[in-house]
Amino acid sequence: MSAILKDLKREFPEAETRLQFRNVFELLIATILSAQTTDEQVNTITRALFKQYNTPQEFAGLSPLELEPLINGCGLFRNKARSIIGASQMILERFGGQVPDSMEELMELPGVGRKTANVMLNVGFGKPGLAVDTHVQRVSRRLGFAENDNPEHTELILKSLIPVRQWGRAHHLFIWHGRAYCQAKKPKCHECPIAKRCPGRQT
DNA sequence: AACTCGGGGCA
DNA sequence: TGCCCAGAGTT
Repeated sequence: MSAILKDLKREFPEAETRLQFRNVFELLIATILSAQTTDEQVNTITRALFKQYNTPQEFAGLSPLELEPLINGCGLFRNKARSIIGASQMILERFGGQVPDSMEELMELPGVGRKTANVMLNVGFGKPGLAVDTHVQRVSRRLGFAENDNPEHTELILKSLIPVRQWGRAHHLFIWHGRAYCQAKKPKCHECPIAKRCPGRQT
């Protein structure tokens, strides 16, 4: 694993989140919006959205019919609108207006599962967190680190193989690698910088 | 474990 | 036209 991370660091020296945000609440909204879509669409929508609303108080007071058109364009807009409003209300009424910074509390927020909670811990609060999304899951599977498609199990395996200080970096390296080379459909194994270390490579 | 939500992008 | 995309909740 350490050799793989070293090679990926050389390939992607600037690997980090592509989501644009100015505070943890904006990161939370952007991360909820990011489900099953691309980061570029999320950035466009988030930028426009936060020109109108900025605080949990403002989002908590919206109705779904008000918010849905504003986030249309990145899919799943009804679910995401309900999640954003519900999470804002819970942040306001239960967590004193502050986004919580523990796994347990984050996962109580509507629309926030284990992946989003880990992103908030790691990217938002600089705490230990390793988010397993579809990229991380697929890359881990092909590299032989994950033997099934249970993201929570993959998270535990990766955490056991990677020093805690590098969890965030490893998460982004796997994502960038998954986008650039290790795509789901037609992976570019012939150009892949770590193909020689990959038992799942295709010839 | 399977199903549903969903518009945009791309082959 | 068909299939996938920085997932989560329900059945």
